[in-house]
Amino acid sequence: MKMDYNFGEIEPRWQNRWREEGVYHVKNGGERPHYYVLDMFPYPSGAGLHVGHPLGYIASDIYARYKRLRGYNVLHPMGYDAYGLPAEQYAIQTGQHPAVTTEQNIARYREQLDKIGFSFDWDREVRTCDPHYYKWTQWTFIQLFKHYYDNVAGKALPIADLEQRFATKGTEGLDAACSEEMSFTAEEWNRWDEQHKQKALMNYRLAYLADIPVNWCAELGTVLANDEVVGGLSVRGGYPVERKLMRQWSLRITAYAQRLVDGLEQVDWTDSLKEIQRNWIGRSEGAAVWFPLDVPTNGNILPGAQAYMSQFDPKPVPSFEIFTTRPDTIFGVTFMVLCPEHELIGQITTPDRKAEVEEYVNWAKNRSERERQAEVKKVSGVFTGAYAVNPLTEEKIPIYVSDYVLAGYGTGAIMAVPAHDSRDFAFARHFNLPIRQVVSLEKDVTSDPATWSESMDAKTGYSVNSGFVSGMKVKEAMAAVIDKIEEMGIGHRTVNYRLRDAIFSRQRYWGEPFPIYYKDNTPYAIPEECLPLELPEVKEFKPTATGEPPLGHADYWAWDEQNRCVVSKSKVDNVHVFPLELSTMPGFAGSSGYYLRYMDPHNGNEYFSKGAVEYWQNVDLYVGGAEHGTGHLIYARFWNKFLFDLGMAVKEEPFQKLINQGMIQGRSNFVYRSKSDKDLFISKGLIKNMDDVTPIHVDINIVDNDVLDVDRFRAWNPDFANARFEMEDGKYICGWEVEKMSKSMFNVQNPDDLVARYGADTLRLYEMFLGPVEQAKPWDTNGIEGVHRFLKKFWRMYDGVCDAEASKEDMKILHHTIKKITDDVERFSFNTAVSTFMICTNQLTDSKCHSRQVLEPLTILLAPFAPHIAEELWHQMGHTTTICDAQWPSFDEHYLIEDTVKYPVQFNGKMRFTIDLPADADQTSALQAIKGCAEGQRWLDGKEPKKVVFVPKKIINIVL
RNA sequence: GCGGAUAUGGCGUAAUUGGUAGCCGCGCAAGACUUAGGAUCUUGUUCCGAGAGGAGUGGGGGUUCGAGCCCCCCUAUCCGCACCA
Repeated sequence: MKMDYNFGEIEPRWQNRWREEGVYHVKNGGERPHYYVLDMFPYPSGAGLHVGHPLGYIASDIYARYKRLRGYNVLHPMGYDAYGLPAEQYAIQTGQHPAVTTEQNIARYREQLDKIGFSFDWDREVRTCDPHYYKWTQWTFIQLFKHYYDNVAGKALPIADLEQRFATKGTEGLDAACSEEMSFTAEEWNRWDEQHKQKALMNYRLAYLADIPVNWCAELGTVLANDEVVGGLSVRGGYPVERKLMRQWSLRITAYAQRLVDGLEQVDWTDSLKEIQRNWIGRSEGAAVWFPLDVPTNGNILPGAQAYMSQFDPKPVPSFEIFTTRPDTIFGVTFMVLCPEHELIGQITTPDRKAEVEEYVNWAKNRSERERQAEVKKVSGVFTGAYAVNPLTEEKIPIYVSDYVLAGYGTGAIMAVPAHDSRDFAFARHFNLPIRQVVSLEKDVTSDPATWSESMDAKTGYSVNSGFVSGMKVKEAMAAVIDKIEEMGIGHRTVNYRLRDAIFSRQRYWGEPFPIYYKDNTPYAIPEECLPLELPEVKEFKPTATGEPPLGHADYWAWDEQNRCVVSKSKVDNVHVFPLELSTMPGFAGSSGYYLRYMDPHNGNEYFSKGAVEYWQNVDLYVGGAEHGTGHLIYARFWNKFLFDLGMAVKEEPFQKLINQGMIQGRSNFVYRSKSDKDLFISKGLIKNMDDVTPIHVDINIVDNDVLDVDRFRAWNPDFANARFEMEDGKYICGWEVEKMSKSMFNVQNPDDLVARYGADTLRLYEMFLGPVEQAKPWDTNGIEGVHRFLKKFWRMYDGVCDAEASKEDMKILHHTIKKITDDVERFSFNTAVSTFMICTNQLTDSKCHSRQVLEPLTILLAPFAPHIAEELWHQMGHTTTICDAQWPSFDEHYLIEDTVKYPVQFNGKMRFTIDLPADADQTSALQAIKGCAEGQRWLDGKEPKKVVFVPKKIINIVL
């Protein structure tokens, strides 16, 4: 009789041995096919891991181990996203250096991770705050700074090329991503001084410095990216955020908008996540149209628009550009709206309206983001007194200002079609402006818009009252109107994106320093050979008295251009020594390219070698939370596309397949204290009226299967020392609710406790058993006993291992299990895989002696899921090499064929069957099989089938 | 408002992808072995009904010999975006 399943002894023993023997170290290259399994690396917070964190890691570990058993060379690394706000906030409060707390937290994370038995190659660990790592973050930033996006080439090109182009041709023929359209000749360019040239180049750089409206969070003392702000509040901390114009570094991610949309076609992600990204990028097709102003010039009213516009280039005419996705509705325009920030407002407002307009613009500009968003439904605006001319109808239409038109999208000006846009409709109703129907669901059928309760926004139906497009379908009308506009030279087809450039400066300490210094207020990159530019020490982590970012406190923070090194700030003379940039990079900087660094993590000369990236290509499987859908996952794709343009990355998309593990919520337990007697606690089932009791959160660690450990409860909190209980059946039953997992609700489940109690293998299996990996679910420890019992049962099965040949029954069970587990793992259905193991052991344990022929393959199947127990049993069966080097068993179809016909159904003289057949069965052999089976059941009764409808793997519809 | 997803026993879930709904586990009930058990094992457990039997996958319709699965319309919950023209 062998020992009991002693996981407490087995697991550390194997973990040590795996580490000592370097079992999980991966080499680049070799004969075996490659596979890259990646987890989103964690931010090491002070709270340590809770059971939600390892969920994705366990899933990816299972897949990585599976792929390895399948003969792949698997890259499965782990590291830390170590820069971030919490460590810095903690530093401001305590003075503790963020590097120190980060180091401690990492040590704690590592300890917790190690206990779970992952197959990470820790030799490849990266940390974003490590100078050897952020050197390459800074390097990439410099490349972004030194490149521009050429729309003709469809890729990033060196800014030096652009300089050369400007010197020879000026901006002629240039189509590049930029902040604003520029137009100058070669002569002009060559006349300009250095500063002027630099200013022009800045307009095109992929990393650029500009005054832009940013999300300023006063409480955090920093700006935030759009994805870091939700509903006018910061994601971290929930502090109010305001719009503010600031000089900031940005990444011109908008240049890649179309490629970011297109790339989604090539990747294997869930539709919902692709949709989230598409929405975030917000591509919309439409038209840009110039509307001439109807203003007195030299005492005359402008002539009719059509005649006027056809004679001239649109720009010299007093006119303004709008963007619309509904060019077909241009005949329904009854007013125009400008955003309050529009530059034209000052020029066009008539003297009698001036005061009112100014008042409105001021009011609108000073509103906070939050106020504006909260009052979206409120209509506000003001008439400028000016008119525009509809270029197609030559009608005179009033121009309004309203904050429902946003400065940051399109051109900040719209043509309002109240009949077919709900916002224009609300505005028109509020100001009593005319509404004209130009689209109808049925041809030539119209109704009076005055009777409408809402606008007709759908892009379906037919154009009406619309001149030359009347009677056309909406889609046709759109094309026809754009054609006409282009022909008239007053507009063109265009595409707009909701995506904004990514603001890249943070007024914080704990982040990557920009490798940038300022000469004459113009930024220059420090030479690449001088990287990394290390984060300096500071006396304080707060902003300086003058409002500079924390790096303003650093003494040793100036750039000596000649000696190419960092020197004391006191030496700044703006001749040879210049001030360095004071802000740092945001969290997504370090996490945007880390997957590439894992391929070649110790390379001191380059980001990663060509050989390494050509070997690994890109991430085959990426596992992580969907909350990164509009942040990290967009930035990383952009980063990778840029490196692809530089010829460094070899695949345009970084993450081929992506699995979003669901969020684990907490399952809180409650005790119910009587309102009349503060020491009396009533078991849940005995409560007559919930109003008589106060529910109190109770630590889930002193509750088991909703049964309270009353002694530990009394000891838990001095307030409850004298607690008395009204029990049911001798137990105190707690209530429960699903809430966020948090310390304050006492519902945090620490994986260490579970490992100590049940072992890592049980924890791994149970986390998978809980439900589909992708699904959000509350953590519930009830039920962990079930999988633990399974492992004990599995262990016991090896008591009777023998060399005899397995029975046919056992072989059938084995091969069914191999097939099912293989299928389940391939489709990431780990919960059903665990069930399959349980079914298998339930069926096998009936026999007294288990053949090695069955147990060996079974052990290998279990190895990815429960590596410690599998390894132990593997060695007990006499193997001397690690089970990681075993070969995944394949199944024999011979054992899988069902020899019974299922579900015969009779109707109208036909008989329908379903039968399981081998995959390669053809119609003849299938017919043979079905006849054989059916005869046994006497369903065919000796008759020949007249017609058989054959479906591979099944036969249906046999006509007698 | 727009977009996406989900809905199955007391609970977590499963269903060979259109073929006997409820696998596996928890919980519960009964029993066995035990000085004892929060150990182990056996049996039962969708609901109603004593039973025969009937009902049943959020609700309503449809396609089909056959629907948890496909189509249409509701309802509820969760998530993402939100005055994006």
